[in-house]
Amino acid sequence: MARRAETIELAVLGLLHEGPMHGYELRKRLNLMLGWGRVLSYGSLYPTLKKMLRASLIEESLATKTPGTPVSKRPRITYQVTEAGTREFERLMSEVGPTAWEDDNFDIRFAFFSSTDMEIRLRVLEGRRTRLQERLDRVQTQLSITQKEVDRYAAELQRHGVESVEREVEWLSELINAERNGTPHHQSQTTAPVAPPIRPPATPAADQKL
Amino acid sequence: MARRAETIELAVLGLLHEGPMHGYELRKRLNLMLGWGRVLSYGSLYPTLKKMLRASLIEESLATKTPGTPVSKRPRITYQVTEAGTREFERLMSEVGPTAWEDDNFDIRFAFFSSTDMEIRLRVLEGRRTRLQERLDRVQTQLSITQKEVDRYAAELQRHGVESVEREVEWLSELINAERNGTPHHQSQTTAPVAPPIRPPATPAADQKL
DNA sequence: GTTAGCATGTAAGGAGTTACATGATTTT
DNA sequence: AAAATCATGTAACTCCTTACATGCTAAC
Repeated sequence: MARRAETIELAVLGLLHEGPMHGYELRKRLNLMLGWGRVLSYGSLYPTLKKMLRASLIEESLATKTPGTPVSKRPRITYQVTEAGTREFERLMSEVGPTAWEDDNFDIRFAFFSSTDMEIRLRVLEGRRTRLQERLDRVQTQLSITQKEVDRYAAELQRHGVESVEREVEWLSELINAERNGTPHHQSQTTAPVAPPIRPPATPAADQKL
Repeated sequence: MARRAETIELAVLGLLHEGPMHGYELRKRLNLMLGWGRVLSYGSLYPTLKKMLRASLIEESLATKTPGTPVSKRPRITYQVTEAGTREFERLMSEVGPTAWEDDNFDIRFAFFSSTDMEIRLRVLEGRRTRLQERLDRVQTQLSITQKEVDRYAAELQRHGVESVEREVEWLSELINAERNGTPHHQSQTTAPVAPPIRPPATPAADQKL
């Protein structure tokens, strides 16, 4: 993954706006946030924090948590954003352009959407949607020109991929509508509420659902 | 992305089983196959091919395409699998275990499922499903213990993530069923056929669809 | 004749994971 | 008291992307 360093910085700044945190916790929150695929390693997070310290985007304060003990040899370090960090966060969040709607970047930006204007939100959402549609088009045209005997499984993989992206486009469309109407999203479910985390142990009949 | 080198090798071996190809074409096919996210760069593909040549997994043959011209200075190189390559491919494809059902690896393995026994296919599909369910569980439990005031957008992102993974679990379940019944998959559509690639230009009303 | 796409490569560099190393605190 | 988990780091290494460099071939 190319430009993730920037993404991590943005995420750290965003999370620290919720209050001071130390590295370990930061990592957990981060992994919960975008941890659907890879998880962030310490070897990646701590150097980033150091870098951000040097850039004065964040400050550290050694927490003397337990008042009895005389300050441990290995102190917990709590980080907080500086003013410069806040400004940088705002700058990054109001960026519109490819960096905002690429796969990784989009997720993190979306998670902190509350910190931006609707105008920006709409532009990012629409940018993302356009990007996905371009992907769909590219695949569809390439499939139509190639058209050689397709393997069953390869074809099924394609189909599933297209379906997933199409669904994400629909999701974005809903969000865009919600933004325009000022509607808080997903109060009205279109699909049946996905209440109990479906778990077919070995004999799943989960297909008739829809 | 950590172990992609192996993945590329597997993909190359698989694709070359469909017939000889040169690097450029290989790259195009590869990007169409797993190109939903990142695209594979030449700087990654050609060194891999060289490496595979050295390992005798593939062979090159300089195509003297146009019989008139005396062999161009820059010849097209066509690659084909060797016997060793075929064996390696079969070995890799019959691997069951984490490497088989991690995000990247799974896709490529699935695409070449025709080259394996049903037994292996089932094990890989089930392994993948279990992996995804673990992810769901982890997130769900972590959400239940954290339970602090969640931001609207962060929550929506979570919800969407969970929904996507749940849907992939359902997809896998269908495939597993199909394997067990010997049914060719997705002849019977459960959702309406996704015929025209929905494209809401600026005023999308694509929500009422379902 | 010139733009666009086909085709093959290499070198430098960045980004991040793995593995290692250490120690504190909480739970069982 | 052991095991798990919290907590902080570093160094080496791998993988891959970016950018560059070259040249052919088809279309406009």
